[in-house]
Amino acid sequence: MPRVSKAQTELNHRRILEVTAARIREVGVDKVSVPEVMAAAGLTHGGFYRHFASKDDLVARATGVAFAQREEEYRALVDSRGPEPGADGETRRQEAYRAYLEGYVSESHRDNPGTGCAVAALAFDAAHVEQGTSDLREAYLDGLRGMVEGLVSCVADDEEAEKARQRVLVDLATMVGAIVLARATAPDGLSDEILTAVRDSLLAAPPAS
Amino acid sequence: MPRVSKAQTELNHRRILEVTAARIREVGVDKVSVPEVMAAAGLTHGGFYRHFASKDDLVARATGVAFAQREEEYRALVDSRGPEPGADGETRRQEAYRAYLEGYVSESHRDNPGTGCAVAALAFDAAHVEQGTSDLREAYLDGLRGMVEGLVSCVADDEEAEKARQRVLVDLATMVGAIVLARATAPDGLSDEILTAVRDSLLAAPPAS
DNA sequence: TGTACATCAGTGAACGCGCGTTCACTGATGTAC
DNA sequence: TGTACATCAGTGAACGCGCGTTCACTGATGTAC
Repeated sequence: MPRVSKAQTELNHRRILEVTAARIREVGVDKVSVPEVMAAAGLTHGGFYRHFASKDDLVARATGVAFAQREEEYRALVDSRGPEPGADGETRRQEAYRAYLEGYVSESHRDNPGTGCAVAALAFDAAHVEQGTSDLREAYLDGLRGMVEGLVSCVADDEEAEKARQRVLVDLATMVGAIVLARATAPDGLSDEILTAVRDSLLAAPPAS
Repeated sequence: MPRVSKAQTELNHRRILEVTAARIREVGVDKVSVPEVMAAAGLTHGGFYRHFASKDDLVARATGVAFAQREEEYRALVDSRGPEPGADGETRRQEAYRAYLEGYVSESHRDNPGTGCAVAALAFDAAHVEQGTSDLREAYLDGLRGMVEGLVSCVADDEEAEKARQRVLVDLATMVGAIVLARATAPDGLSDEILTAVRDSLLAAPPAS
């Protein structure tokens, strides 16, 4: 059934991207193949190059999609904290920050990398890709920068911006390290132990020191 | 030149393991090939299966070698703090702990994964390997457990063991997260920024709270 | 100690496989009139 | 609105490649006497 409608074409395009965005977070870039994602999107592999210039191109764009999905979830989390209540807006943002940390360093996030944070899931692929060959690095950096900025805007802005940024970078390293280690050790008991220790430590810290 | 001496055989065996231990930390398990490591060890690929049952077998053993190398370095670091000075032994251990953190969260460690920590370098490979197929997971868990125990024995043992262990797990997550993120973002300025923020934070914390 | 010979570490060609990518082809879609 | 036709999304066979692995072969090593 060749030559589908424009609407169907765009739907297929999005499906390929979404399938890839999930799979690369689940098993890594190298273990995801073009035939696999095309089949998962209900297509054969031959038509792939009508959508993307190469596998590297697909992976870079799918990385962008993965970051966008997470950002959307994050905004929903902030909004679910209720409407901006004037002077209490600051507290609300801090609560969202703590709720985000708690959800991040969780068994659920560990066990569902396909819908999880791309910063944690794609860090090794971003590091190992040879420079110049792929745009994955660039997409990863953009996504990470956006995430840092989003978190910085949540920790109290009455302290100096520089301090807030440092706090976010340290928290982020701790969260990412916890998820990476928890995934590497699951289903051993050490995996849960790491998550519990890190969660307790992050939530015990003052919301904005 | 077939049939080399027993001594040469053992030397070749060690060389294959050491080359692999470095390469899997540098580029990841999937990007290291049997022909590549055999050539790097000065051999052709055909003789590989006289040394190892499979690539998975090699990778699992090389992981053990990588952990052993790091443990040796770590012991040397502790010893370089001078001889056990009676009542000051505790302080000495704490100093070694802090020195270890400082060396871990460094530009040098980030830029030299081949001689660096296997916990950080192999976390994704350990997570993505399918269970039952490989012993990499097991080797990784063993190595990580040994590292945790080593670090726990360095933080003050006058506090409860459970608290010390939690402290070590959180510090470890932070260190690993910092290196993983720094490698994913290098050579961008954000990479140095992450290392600096995490190093400052870890070293500012009380040596044993 | 010296000789005869079995062992087996290493060689290099070959295998089957799945990968990323290419291409001639198809036929419904979308457009021009 | 209806017809004629060019476009191009999708198909499926095919390509070259490097991978992990196998195997017949080699000949110095190590051993048995």
